[in-house]
Amino acid sequence: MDIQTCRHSLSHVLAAAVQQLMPGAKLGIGPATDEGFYYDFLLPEGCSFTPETLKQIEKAMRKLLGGGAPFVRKDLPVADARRHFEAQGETFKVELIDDLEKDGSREVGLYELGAFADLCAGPHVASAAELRSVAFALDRVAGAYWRGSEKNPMLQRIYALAFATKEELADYRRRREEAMARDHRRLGVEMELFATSPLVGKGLPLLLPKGATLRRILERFIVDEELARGYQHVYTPDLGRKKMYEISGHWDHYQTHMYPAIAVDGEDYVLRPMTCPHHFMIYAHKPRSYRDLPVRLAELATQYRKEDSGSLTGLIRVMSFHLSDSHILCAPEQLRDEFLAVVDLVGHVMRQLGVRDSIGFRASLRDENSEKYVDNPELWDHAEKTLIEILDQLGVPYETARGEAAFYGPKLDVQMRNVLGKEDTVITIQIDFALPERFELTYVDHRGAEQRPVAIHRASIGCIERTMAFLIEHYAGAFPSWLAPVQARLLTITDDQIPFAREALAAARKCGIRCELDERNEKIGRKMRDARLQRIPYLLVIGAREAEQRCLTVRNRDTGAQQSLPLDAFLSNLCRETAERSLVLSAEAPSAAS
RNA sequence: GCCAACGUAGCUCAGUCGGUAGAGCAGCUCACUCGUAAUGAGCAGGUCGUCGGUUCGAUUCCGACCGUUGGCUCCA
Repeated sequence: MDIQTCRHSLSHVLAAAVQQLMPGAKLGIGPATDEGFYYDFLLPEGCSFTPETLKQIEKAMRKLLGGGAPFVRKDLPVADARRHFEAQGETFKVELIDDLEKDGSREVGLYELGAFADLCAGPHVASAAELRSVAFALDRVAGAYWRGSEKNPMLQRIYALAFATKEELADYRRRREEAMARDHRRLGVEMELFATSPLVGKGLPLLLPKGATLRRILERFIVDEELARGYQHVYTPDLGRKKMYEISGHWDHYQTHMYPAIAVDGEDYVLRPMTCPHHFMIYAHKPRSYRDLPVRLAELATQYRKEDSGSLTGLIRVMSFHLSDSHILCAPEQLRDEFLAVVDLVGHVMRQLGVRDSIGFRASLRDENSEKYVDNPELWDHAEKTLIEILDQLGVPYETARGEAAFYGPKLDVQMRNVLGKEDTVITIQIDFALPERFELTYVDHRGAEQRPVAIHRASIGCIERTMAFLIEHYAGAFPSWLAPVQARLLTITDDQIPFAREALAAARKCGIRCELDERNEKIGRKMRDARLQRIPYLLVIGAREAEQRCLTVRNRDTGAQQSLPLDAFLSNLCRETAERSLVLSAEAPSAAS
């Protein structure tokens, strides 16, 4: 039997069991998911699902399966079905029936399982007996708004896992365990990359020296890359007058993500949620000629966005972050080439980081029925049409998402999945005809006439914090050497080697290698273990022989290969590997030296 | 923000059906000077997240708050 059908049928069994144990629990909906199923309930006052009740519910479910009652389909006229569910007090089901009727249904499907009946289109297995072989387990409880809207009551959702075989279930659980082991929050603590403090506040992570190193590597990389591509880097303040954000439209359309205004000498200032107005003011500080365009202003900008506290997670969702931001102001006829150049930059960055194959594209358009967007339908149509044309020209596969646009324009989002399968945007490229108009930005064309530039808002390496989180998870902490906060660690066998080891450390640091020395009075096995837990790319063992010959025994983290190399040879190998941003470790190989 | 669970030493966790707590690792000291995933011994470390309430007595029960986690909503 098809596993999705089994999962869905099991959700009915779950609902039946819950109503047995908790009379008065109202039913929401209970679909199958990719790894099992869930069912939503509104519990009677004072009731909640605890680990113990989940156990009882699971037991009751197995009993129902043992009973082997058939799933019986009945098609009822809408009025009869409504009467049935009204009598049961199932107000959510009544609401669903009302909607079905509105959509033109005259009859609705009902599935009975013993005394339990649920509104359902089906299909289902023939009887509960068929589900006995399915490996399932109630997994966790979660809150979920009825029909996904925060205006509706919050229901209790039980998520369950269900697979055709025990082996598949065990395999899924094992994979989830492994995923949790590479969760950036866990590795962030183990590898001393970042920390949080309740006193500093939630969503405000502290980058420890090693996390700061990773951030500095990414920042230096991206700034150099952008400068090479014709960007001009600027610095602008984190604060700006509220009035500026009223003109931009942020105050009207984005205020839920902005912190309250700060009154200073009778003037309101806000912490910026975005950098665009500041950059536009740089553009506007002098008259611009068509000869100046495109103007590509870039900044590693600190931004502040107020978030629902429940959504803050590690480095992925924070309250203050640093975006590799840029605003490109160009003539309309330059838009396509500029956009393509940004996509090229993003592709380059993703390849250099080694994550090109882990990303997906999403065209985020406006939702015409929503009021969160600036009101100018012609501009929107033009901008969205342009975006789609460019994407089709690019020939990359992409999804389309309505209602995901920025308030001022459509965007191309680069999506990345985190280790637990959750998708987030790492990079976004947006087309904006609206804000240049609001700020009355102009340039003079070759005939001397004033024209309106178009803006591209874009990130290149994304928000540094979030990108770091994805990199940590992608590599499970085992970074390529150019990204590793610590590239090599010297390990001495006995105290006798400390002088040479210190010399080697100084030499490594002098040529820019991020190197540490473990000169503790510990056995080499212990030093190895500690270094490997830190996922350091190269372990450099120095014993009596090495000190004597001024060489290192180099161990490659990824291959386990071991080589004795003269100190200078290894340092130059690693310097070159770093400069090349190699994704493969090979600095221990003598052939690499030339 | 909403729903739920959780919060005991730096970390991972045990424990107290109400009489103020223990282990491993990490840290410090000493010994060992050792060749590829944990050397041994000793010492120190906690107003049991915070603040209130109930109680003769609260880490334990209740409430509020803070924080963490999983969802929902929202988003870089």
